[in-house]
Amino acid sequence: MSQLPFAWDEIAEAKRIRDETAPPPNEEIDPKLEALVTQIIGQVADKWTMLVLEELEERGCLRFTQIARGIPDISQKMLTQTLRQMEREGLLTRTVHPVVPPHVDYELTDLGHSLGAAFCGVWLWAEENMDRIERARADFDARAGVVKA
Amino acid sequence: MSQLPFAWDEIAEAKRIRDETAPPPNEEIDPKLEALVTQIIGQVADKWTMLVLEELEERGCLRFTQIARGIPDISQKMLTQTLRQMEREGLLTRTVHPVVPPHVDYELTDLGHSLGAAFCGVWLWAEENMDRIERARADFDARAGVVKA
DNA sequence: CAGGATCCCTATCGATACTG
DNA sequence: CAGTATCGATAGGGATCCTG
Repeated sequence: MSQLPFAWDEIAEAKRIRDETAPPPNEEIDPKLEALVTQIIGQVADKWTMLVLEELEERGCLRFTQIARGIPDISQKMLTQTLRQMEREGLLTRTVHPVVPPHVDYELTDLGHSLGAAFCGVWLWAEENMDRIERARADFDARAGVVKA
Repeated sequence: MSQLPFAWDEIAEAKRIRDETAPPPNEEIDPKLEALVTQIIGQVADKWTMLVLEELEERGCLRFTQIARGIPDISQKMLTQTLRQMEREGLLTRTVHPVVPPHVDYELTDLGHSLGAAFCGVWLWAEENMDRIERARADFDARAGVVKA
């Protein structure tokens, strides 16, 4: 067991040379654009963003506490932060009414609504395939469990 | 400046009572289902998952290092982890060829491809609205900057 | 080649307290 | 009501080294 069955280093070296001489794989996508898209999706697909989006999509124009009550597990910190970010990206408008009991309400912009529509596909996919995924997970875990046991 | 202009506590109290007596907002969505969907989307919308999905969607059946080379910024740790998770959820298959230089390749399942299709909508949305978002961000930051300055 | 194990750091998030 | 500020825990993720 103390002998190496194969010269791994030589493989690595050969691979390295091949990689250097090989032409780069066709990069059809502008990396900068891809980075932006990735970043946008990353933010947009955020757990809280999705829930806020859903809430405003279903119930229209809401105040801070109304949204908070619709998403029980969110802390005010995360809600504030999420709303700011969504406002920054133009997904919703924040309107402050200068009255003595402060009154602020939030409403989706066209952009926000369009995002909701785009996300609908993923949402439906998740709903439709939920049990398939659960089964896949159970299978995987069962196999892993057998190996460990 | 030392006097409170309004009795905030009374407002809070009135609101609290109103909330308790008000009927609960119509909860059309099964919260358990929503939690699952949220979780699935949360995992699926992960940065690396998306990139791996895209890579396999475009280039078909790939080996570990081929994927790694297609996603330059990923660490092997994250790649391994992402692949395991995707395998666990049934998005891809992992095939080990028992040869001396280890050879493992990954390929999307039907489920994986269907997810790619579902995500297409969001991807297109992000592409189409990228500049709108960038402008919105710039505007927001400009306004914020003015306030601070 | 494909990946496991380890260390370590930072970004994130929740809870709490305070304010206009 | 609608936030801001601060602190502490913790998990995500990178860098590095090691192995079959």
